Amino acid sequence: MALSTPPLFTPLPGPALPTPQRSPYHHGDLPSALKQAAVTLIARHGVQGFSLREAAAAVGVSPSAAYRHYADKAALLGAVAGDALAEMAQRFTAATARVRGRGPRDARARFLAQGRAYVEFAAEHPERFAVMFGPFGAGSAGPAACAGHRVGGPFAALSAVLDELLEAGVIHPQRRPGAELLAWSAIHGLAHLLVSGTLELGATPLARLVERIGDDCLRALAAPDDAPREA
Amino acid sequence: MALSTPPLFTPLPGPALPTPQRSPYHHGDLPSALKQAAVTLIARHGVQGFSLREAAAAVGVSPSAAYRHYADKAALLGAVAGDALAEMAQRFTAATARVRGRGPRDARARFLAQGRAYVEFAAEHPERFAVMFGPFGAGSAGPAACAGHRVGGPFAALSAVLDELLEAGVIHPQRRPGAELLAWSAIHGLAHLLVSGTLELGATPLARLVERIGDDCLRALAAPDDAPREA
DNA sequence: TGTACATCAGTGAACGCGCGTTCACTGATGTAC
DNA sequence: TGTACATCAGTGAACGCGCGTTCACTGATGTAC
Repeated sequence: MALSTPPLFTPLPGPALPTPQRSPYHHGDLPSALKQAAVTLIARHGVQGFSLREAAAAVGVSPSAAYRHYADKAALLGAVAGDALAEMAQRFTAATARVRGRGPRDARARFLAQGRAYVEFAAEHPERFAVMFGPFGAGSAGPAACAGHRVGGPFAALSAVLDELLEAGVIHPQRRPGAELLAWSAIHGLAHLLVSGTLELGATPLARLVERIGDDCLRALAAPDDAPREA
Repeated sequence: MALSTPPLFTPLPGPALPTPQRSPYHHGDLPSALKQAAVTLIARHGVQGFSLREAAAAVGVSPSAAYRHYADKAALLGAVAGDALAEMAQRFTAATARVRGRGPRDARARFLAQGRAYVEFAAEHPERFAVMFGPFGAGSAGPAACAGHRVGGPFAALSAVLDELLEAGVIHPQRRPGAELLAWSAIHGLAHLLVSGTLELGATPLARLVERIGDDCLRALAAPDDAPREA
């Protein structure tokens, strides 16, 4: 009886890379295939170690083919950043839409859902999150830097929910102006501390942390400026 | 009369680079000269574009000389990250020490001073801040990741001030556990949004933003868990 | 339905480059006697 | 005070490599007649 012992382990394959299949001369959708490969490779080697050539190879295409669709490497990374921002915005909208009703509890729930969406996106796609805020992200767009976040982006959605909270009486009128700053900073800080590996959640579920921080923000925004601050 | 018009502008020199002076065979302190050059170069081209060779050249030394002091490129960047963390910690201590007294106002002032120190470090040294939280920073140290921040680091100092605030009655006992999370997230988020170019302060002075966010945090921590949250 | 042709999306070889790292070496330094 | 020698901190040439980008090209596609 011929024995062939199957391997007990197959080596870790890592996240699936679009398998290099060169079947058709014309690739179906090379631009997005390249973006997808970029995300996978960045997850693997960091933005540092990302190369256009490797992305092309992963897709099964010659390096120069990429230049048919992107002016250069930076343009590809910019597209990755743009996609990430768009998906984040979409998740924001979806999270908000899922909660109906106009009471204070609903407004609060929508606010927390947004926070969860933000941090969960970061946790699920740390590499895309990093690119978003890296040198090829929104910040590189010059003076109109945060435009991508503002117009129709996460920032706009946050503003809308804060308005609701104001209407619902959850936050105090005096504290509404600039309330975005606190909420965005707190949630973004949590996300970035996690993504950068600086902060580690032990057993605590991520959603719990977000809720805690979100609640804290609302508590801060509920009190008028002169409210007694000392317990 | 011979006219020689002096240039109206001298081109922006950028931050001073340690001038390559090869005078002595033995460099005074090559390790820190390399770190310094690294910081300057990273400020110029980003961590992405940083190379050991260029740092060596900036210091006026052959590329291989660096290997006498650092195992490899990553080790040098790790040293840069470590230095940044150390300086941040030192600034924290200094900021805290500057405020004397044990009343609630003093504790609050110390808390805000720490926040200012954090964000100001980020604003003054965005490249070092980025390296600190980048792939060569604290987060890369594995499971004991945030140890650098905890033991004797900024995190420890923050905890101490929160204890003071508790004692002084500024924050509510119920809300003390885990209060670091809110404060660190909020301040770190502000710092990172600024450094990444996502958020832009208009005319608002940086210190004003920090104070606002710090105050918000304290407001949130002042109320007991069941405090009325709706204004 | 069939052919000519413009357009599009790839190929693959080549370019010059700067990189991280190694190696055998040499100049400077300081210590023992 | 002077010399021998171990140690330290540099040099500089070389390695192999993968990178971004270009170029002249060719195969596939679709449209006009």
